[in-house]
Amino acid sequence: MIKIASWNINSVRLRIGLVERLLMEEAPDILCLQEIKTVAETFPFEAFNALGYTHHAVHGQKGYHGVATISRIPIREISRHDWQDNGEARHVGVEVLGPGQGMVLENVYVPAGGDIPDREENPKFGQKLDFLARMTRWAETIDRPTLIVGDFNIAPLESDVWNHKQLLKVVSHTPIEVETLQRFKDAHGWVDIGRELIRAPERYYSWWSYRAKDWKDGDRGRRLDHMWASPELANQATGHKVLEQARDWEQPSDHVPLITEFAL
DNA sequence: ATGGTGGGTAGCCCA
Repeated sequence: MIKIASWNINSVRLRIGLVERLLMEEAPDILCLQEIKTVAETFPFEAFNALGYTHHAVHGQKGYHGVATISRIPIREISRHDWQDNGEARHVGVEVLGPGQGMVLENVYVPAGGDIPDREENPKFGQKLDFLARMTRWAETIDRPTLIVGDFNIAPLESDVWNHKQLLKVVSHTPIEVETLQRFKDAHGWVDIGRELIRAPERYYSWWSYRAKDWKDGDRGRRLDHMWASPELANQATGHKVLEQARDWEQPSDHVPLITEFAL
């Protein structure tokens, strides 16, 4: 069995205590973090080592973005894709060398895309779509069992948002984003593990804005975080959960962790 | 219709 977690932590240095709590309470074998907001030089390796997570692949950036894959079983970094070609740290790929050997684990942080869902008015929105298009071309070439996890910054299904109609023009749930993400899905035949085990139309959110007095009030969440697997790997997924309670931890991230277990 | 909050870093960007 192998247990893999993914979490947009929104500053790993500020929230290292929450990360430690997750590792102690859930004991995943591998943790994929997004938005670490730091470079490797100032990454809190000691905290991870002390808990037995001695294998690291850190693709960091000062102040913004950044991803890290941390493991207690051996991993080997194999790629750092820059799907925007602008130097932002938004991906790291590893292969798993211990139990679960043969699996490739891709950790990605898709650009949020700004506020206006229009390429002309808002270049960031175009960059988000272009990032996904390049990721799609990459996905066509995958020839090994792969799990891609992270903050995709898109909630594709109606039941992935608190109000479908109200969010149709809100970046993260616009039809053009959903279609672009669908093309990525079709390029490899990805299986959406979260939705295999928490089937639509059941409510499923992984993010709640900071801009609310009480995040529970109205439950205005969105499913921005995902774990998608190659078909043969998806067949071996035995459990999946969303740690909603982490949104209530002291000084929380606006995202909560996702965890999937595989019988490997 | 609007602005609301949070993190990082150094006078704003990004989410």
